[in-house]
Amino acid sequence: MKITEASKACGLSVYTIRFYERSGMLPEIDRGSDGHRRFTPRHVEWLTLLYWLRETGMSLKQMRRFTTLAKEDGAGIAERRQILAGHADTLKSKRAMLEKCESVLAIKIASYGPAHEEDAK
Amino acid sequence: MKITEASKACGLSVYTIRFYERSGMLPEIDRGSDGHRRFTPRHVEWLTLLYWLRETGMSLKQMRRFTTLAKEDGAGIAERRQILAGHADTLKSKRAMLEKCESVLAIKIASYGPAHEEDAK
DNA sequence: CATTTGACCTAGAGTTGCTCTAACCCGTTA
DNA sequence: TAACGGGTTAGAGCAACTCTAGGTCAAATG
Repeated sequence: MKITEASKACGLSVYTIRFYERSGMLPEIDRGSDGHRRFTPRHVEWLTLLYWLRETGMSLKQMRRFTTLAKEDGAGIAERRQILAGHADTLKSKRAMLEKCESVLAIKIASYGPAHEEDAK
Repeated sequence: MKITEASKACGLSVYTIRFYERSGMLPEIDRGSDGHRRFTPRHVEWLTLLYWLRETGMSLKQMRRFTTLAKEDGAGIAERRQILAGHADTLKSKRAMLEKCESVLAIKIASYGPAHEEDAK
């Protein structure tokens, strides 16, 4: 699979995938005889996880650490679990933040007085 | 009130407050005879709203637009309401994203096998 | 009275995490 | 044959901070 297809499959832009590779956040990617990257389903699975992690605010630094552990394989499982569990915790507080903000917005919107039908058109 | 106090009250760093002022996202801020900014409770209220908007991912561009409308006052209410309502909508989908990611993480963590007591220490 | 401390000021450099451009290569297709 | 549609790299540009350097001033301290 080439980069465009991988991009569509994982949700990251081709720019971002190349950037992540340069930044050492991806496992080895083989090249075809044409010099183009060849992505396996395992790569796509990895990219998809990274997509979720970045989309929900994990830093590149942490993602790099996570990838490094995966490369070492075996020994790093405990720390990888810890990174993901820690991130899951931050997601909980992010969700609370969003809820809080939604209520702040609701109050603010209400403070503008009742909506006029005309405004919505 | 000076900048440090305002910063503590609204949640934005003093750097960010100054940056927001330079970027035209704040109403006029008066200066004391010492040249230092003087923040009123209204400023703090405004900064706090901006804090929530940025913390939940609104772009500076949109925040600038929002501030511009507030400066004009009166006529802009409809569009301001629309901006906030639109943002409230994006928060809903963000919240759905987080939930989705939380379940992705739970599956991934489970795939590492049962946690060892030793790992948690 | 002199100086040092601390809070503020500005301009501008540095950082993170992309995002895009320029210039190039290579295989197919008209 | 040349031009099109992918891919490649290096590096510039951008958003949104974040911090540093060098300065002012007011109050506290030696």
